[in-house]
Amino acid sequence: MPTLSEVARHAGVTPATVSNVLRNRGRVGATTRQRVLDAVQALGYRPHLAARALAEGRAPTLALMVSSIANPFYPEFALAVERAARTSGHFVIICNTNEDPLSGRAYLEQIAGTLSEGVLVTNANLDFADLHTTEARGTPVVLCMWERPAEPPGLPCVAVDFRRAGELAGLHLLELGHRRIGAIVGSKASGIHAARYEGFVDALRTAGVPKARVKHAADTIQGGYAAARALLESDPKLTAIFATNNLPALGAMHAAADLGLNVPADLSVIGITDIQLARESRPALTTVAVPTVEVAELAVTLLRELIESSYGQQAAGRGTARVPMRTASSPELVVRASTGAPRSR
Amino acid sequence: MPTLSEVARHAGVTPATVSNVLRNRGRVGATTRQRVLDAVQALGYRPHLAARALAEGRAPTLALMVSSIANPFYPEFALAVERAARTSGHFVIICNTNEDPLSGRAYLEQIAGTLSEGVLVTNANLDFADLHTTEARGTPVVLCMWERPAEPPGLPCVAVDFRRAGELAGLHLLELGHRRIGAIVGSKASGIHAARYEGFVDALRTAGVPKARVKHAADTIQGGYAAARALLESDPKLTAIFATNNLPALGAMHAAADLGLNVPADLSVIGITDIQLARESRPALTTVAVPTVEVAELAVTLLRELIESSYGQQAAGRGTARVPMRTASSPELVVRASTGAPRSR
DNA sequence: GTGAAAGCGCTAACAG
DNA sequence: CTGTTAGCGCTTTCAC
Repeated sequence: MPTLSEVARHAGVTPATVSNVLRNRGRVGATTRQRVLDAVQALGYRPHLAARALAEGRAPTLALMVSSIANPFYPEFALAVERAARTSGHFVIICNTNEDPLSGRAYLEQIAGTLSEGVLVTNANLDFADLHTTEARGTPVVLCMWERPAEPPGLPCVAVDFRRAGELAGLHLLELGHRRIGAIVGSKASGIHAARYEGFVDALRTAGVPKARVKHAADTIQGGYAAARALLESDPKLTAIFATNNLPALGAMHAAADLGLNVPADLSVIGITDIQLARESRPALTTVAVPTVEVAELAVTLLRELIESSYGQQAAGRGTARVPMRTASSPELVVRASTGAPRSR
Repeated sequence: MPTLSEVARHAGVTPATVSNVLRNRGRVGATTRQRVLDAVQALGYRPHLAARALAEGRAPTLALMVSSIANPFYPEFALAVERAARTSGHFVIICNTNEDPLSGRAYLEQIAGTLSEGVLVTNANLDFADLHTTEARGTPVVLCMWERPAEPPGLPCVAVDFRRAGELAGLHLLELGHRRIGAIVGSKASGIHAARYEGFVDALRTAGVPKARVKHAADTIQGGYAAARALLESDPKLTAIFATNNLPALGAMHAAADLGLNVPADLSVIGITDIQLARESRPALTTVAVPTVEVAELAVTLLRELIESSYGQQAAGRGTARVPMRTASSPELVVRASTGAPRSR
């Protein structure tokens, strides 16, 4: 592979000049510039990104921490991030923590600041302390789906109003006339579904509808299946089920089918987030969509800004700076086929 | 961030020595080694990967080219690759071509050899010429799912016997007693489903069963849906449908449902590859699984070997070297609930 | 406008 | 065993 100096030699100039024309830095005469460009063409020169990274003190890559692939939401989000990163000139290294905080830490230890100049975090089951450490070391970190805009975390983030999402789901069910509703809430441990559930509960309370039965479940189809069965067995009169996520909602639909219940005639089902699967299930799942692509874009933009400013002011005024937060636009109800008016029974 | 020389100074040795203990290169006295290790600890030193990449002339990253996310198979495979790469000490940069060869080329232009020392290619709709170019430039390329072991492509690859997969699907249907079978074959353009279909046809022919009706379809649920409807309308007596991929198979199940057909009582459906979706559809899809994880591992291993040898023999004997190919173990039938004996009608 | 020179952080011979 | 000496390929002041 040809190097910068080879190009320089070929063009009869010095490496500095070549570098200048390539990056539109400094002033270069029109004819010299052309000569350099020709040489680049002739030799098929391509800048060595690792070398450039070293010289510039910054690598053109971002690390994206994801927890697993079991939930199709993450790959979908990952691709959205890749697109956003690409338009900002970054490459993305995909770091699968596989739900293991240690694995996540190992990734951060290795590449944060040494191979990637920023870190994006999806719900990756990471140790927050590790994230603070990498931030303290000078590598910006952005959380991608912070669930409660009202309570900023200690790290920069893109917030999504998941409380509102839960509320919208609740309102939809109420409007349809449901009064006896069950709820499937994602695993308590991660606490990530708390806001969604809160919003849902608020909607019911405001409407004066009795609180729903709740069942916690793993964020999987199976988890939702089991939870829905339990819910329906303990209260066969339920006319609707709200799930804080799509996979459990899908599981609930399966459970309904196995119990001989028709969705939505006998049982309405609604979820949150809008993955491809939701569009393609039978019946298609009604859900509250969160603006995934927008979140990815906001996150990448925010990360870039943090990166930029971290190069500017070397840890200046760190203590006083407020932790930045961007809020994505509001979730939106997507009505499909899994919800309808309750059949009187 | 502390540097190697800072560690060296702290430990009262030279950078070279630190480097040696860190990489277990050269001989270092036990006490010196300990002193260095202590300094590393004390300073919280972490090697700068970009700098190392430049010095070594090789980056610890692999590029994974994928075409899209519409088909959940790719993300699933991508994660398998990440796992395999990780155990071989590599990071993976995810390159989404988005079905656009130009986008793929841009990726290759930029990072092949300059930021990543190897390229893994899934069915990414790339221009083969671009791949050959990057290979000629000295960056090894490995194709991840070559479909016909009998006809090596011009590039190193991991082959999967998709012909056999099609055959297994056909045999399964035949064994169940089906004689009137429809086939949904993935888009002709990519030609990627040809082998699967061949195997299927061979199975029928060998059994003396009349050739099936064929319908081409996009590799999506919708595509399969439309194809299945067309198939069933043109021949309502079909008792089974074979699809060369999972998404169309799922679509066929939906079509059956809409036509009032019960799967598998009225219509059996079988697909190829085994994505998560297949396990969770209702009824669960019978399919022929290909060893995804194994393919990922073989691909990474092969790529590593190519990388290693490319550093050894600087383009030596390039012309004569045979293009290496690894073959993954045979596809296997996974019987689930979407296939059964044909109901006599 | 262009060149000279220093250096990013690390590795890799080769000396001692 | 450890230190010296060169770079890897590129960027970036700062002179000229």
